[in-house]
Amino acid sequence: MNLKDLAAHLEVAVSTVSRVLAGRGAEFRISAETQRRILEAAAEHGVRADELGRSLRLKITRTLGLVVPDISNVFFATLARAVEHRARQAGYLVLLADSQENTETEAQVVQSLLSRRIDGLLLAPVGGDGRHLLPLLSPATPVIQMDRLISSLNTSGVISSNAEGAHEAVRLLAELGHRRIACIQARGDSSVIQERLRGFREAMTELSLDPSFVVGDAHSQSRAREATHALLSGAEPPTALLTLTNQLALGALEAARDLSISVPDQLSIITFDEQPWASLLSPPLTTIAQPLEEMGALAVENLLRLIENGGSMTREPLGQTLPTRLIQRGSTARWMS
Amino acid sequence: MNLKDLAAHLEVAVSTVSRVLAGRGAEFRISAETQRRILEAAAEHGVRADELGRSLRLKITRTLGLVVPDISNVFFATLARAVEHRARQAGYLVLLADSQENTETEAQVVQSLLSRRIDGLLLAPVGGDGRHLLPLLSPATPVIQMDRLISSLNTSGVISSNAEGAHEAVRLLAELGHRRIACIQARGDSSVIQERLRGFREAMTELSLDPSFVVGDAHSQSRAREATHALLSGAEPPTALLTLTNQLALGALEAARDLSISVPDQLSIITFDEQPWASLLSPPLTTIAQPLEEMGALAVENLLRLIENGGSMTREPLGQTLPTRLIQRGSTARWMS
DNA sequence: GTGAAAGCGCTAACAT
DNA sequence: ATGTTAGCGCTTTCAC
Repeated sequence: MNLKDLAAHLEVAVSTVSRVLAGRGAEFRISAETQRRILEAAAEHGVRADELGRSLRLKITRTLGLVVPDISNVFFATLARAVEHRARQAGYLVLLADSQENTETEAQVVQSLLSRRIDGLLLAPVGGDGRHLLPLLSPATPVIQMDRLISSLNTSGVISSNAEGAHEAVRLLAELGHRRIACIQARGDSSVIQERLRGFREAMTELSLDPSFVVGDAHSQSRAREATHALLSGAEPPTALLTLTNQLALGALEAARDLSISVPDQLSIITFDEQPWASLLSPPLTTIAQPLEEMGALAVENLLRLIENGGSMTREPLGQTLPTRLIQRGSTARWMS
Repeated sequence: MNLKDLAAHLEVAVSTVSRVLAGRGAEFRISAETQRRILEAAAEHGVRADELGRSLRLKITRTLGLVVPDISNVFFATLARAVEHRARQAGYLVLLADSQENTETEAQVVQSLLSRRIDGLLLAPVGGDGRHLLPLLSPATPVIQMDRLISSLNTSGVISSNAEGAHEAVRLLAELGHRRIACIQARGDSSVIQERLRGFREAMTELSLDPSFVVGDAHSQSRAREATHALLSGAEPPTALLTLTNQLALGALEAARDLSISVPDQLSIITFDEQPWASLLSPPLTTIAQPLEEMGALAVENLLRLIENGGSMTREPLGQTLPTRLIQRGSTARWMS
């Protein structure tokens, strides 16, 4: 049953029903009696204005698109929860798409979402140079990037302070007395890794330590294990490690176990990415946590503002950065030289 | 730019453009030349039939609703990924809603999704008796439940073999020589917990062991820790535990650590719910894994079949059950009495 | 082979 | 204080 049927049933005009159900009865001076009849009948039959017709007419869908590289990853799942909650609070629903860490899929789902006329897009991009997305996104399309940032897309974004997080980690290790601090990195193509690496190098330089003490080249746990293994069996092994992602940390932990190197007595480890199980490992991991809740909520808020402004970016900063938080646990300890 | 604009631009009728873009040019005997012109111009301007107008006209949205209690939970996040992939394969997008383990929110989001005219609903219900959902779901609404099952909703569902999983776990422990096997449960209101409990009791009875060796009353890790603590410090402590959820397992592990009881030497532990970090704990956890990928894909397939049949359930079984898998790791060992 | 027109459900502009 | 009508973008029936 829709507004038209209800109107026929009550022998009033559809427009009257529409106005009353939109809560604008007073505004149009609909008589109290008519309002009551309409409201009652609507409640009785469970009638609500159909969003589809409404969307077509108003040219808004009250729907946001959310594209993440892997929704089964706790990081993005938590981000998605924050996004969904904040969006629903504002009366929006979320169309979810998983790009499977694949730029082609990403382009495809973005196009699907756009042809559904989403009001705005929240994108945690896979990476790359953005050439696959540029032709799809008109400058008028409201888009906010999250976590990673592709500058060529020329949209604003919400990220966390990756460089500063690395800074803080190095500072902590130095305060604990460490001098030989190594960094286990992944491939350097994403803005996230690049920023973390930059932070590491800067901090090391500031402390007059060796900023080139960086190994690793892949995202995988097994490669991190190999790289760390080589590092620790070398001539002058580090006394502390900063791993740039959680998977790398696990690889590093494995390598330490392989070589019977005790953490944190013989080796301190700090890693990016807080995970629910970080505190359950032995030793519990010291991590650099990202403010996922705030990131998601803020991204939605920025996007809604963009939508209200008709999609036009009003020369805002090209990336709002939220602070990371260092969570000190058992994998870091003072170094007695 | 839409079909109408394109038609005007090419000086043909909208209907012609619609037919060609729908790939039905041949069917309507549109001349090769006209087809070529339309296709070319469409590609050039990136024109695709707008889904909104299409949906209104065809009364289908090619959109499925997915409602889960907590998308940040790895379990549901993995399920969501499977659902999204399978749905997109079939040309559907997914509207995601998080019910926050709250029946009121659940009812609200289901209504929102329905007013968006989703073609079908995938629901991992919060629980309860379903009274909050019944008035919203007409018998014609295609719905498939996942993971948990509320029978009053009278829809079919895809779940995993919770009772059989518990059976298998008990059997393994018995084979390892355990006789005093305890079960750490949560609140018993969800079908999932009830089934697992039933499996435990049946298996214990079959083996002539004590089926009433069950403790615990809450979902939380801390309560499980307390319950296990009491259990292990008691007069006749168990030599093996079956915990019904992962959080309970973590609490149990904590309790064992508190009391310096070595796992698995002095206590074996098996738990429901495989998690990505299960193998990284020390000892690595023996788990009962649920086939999340299959569950998600199968739920989508069932839902699509329901949609094709116009929503009418053709007297199918009220619950398709997928087998769980026991993953044996280091937390279980032979008991030397 | 192609076009014109109706109608999906809604809201807003324009009548009364 | 309420009704009539146009039109959002599409597909399909009917027409030629």
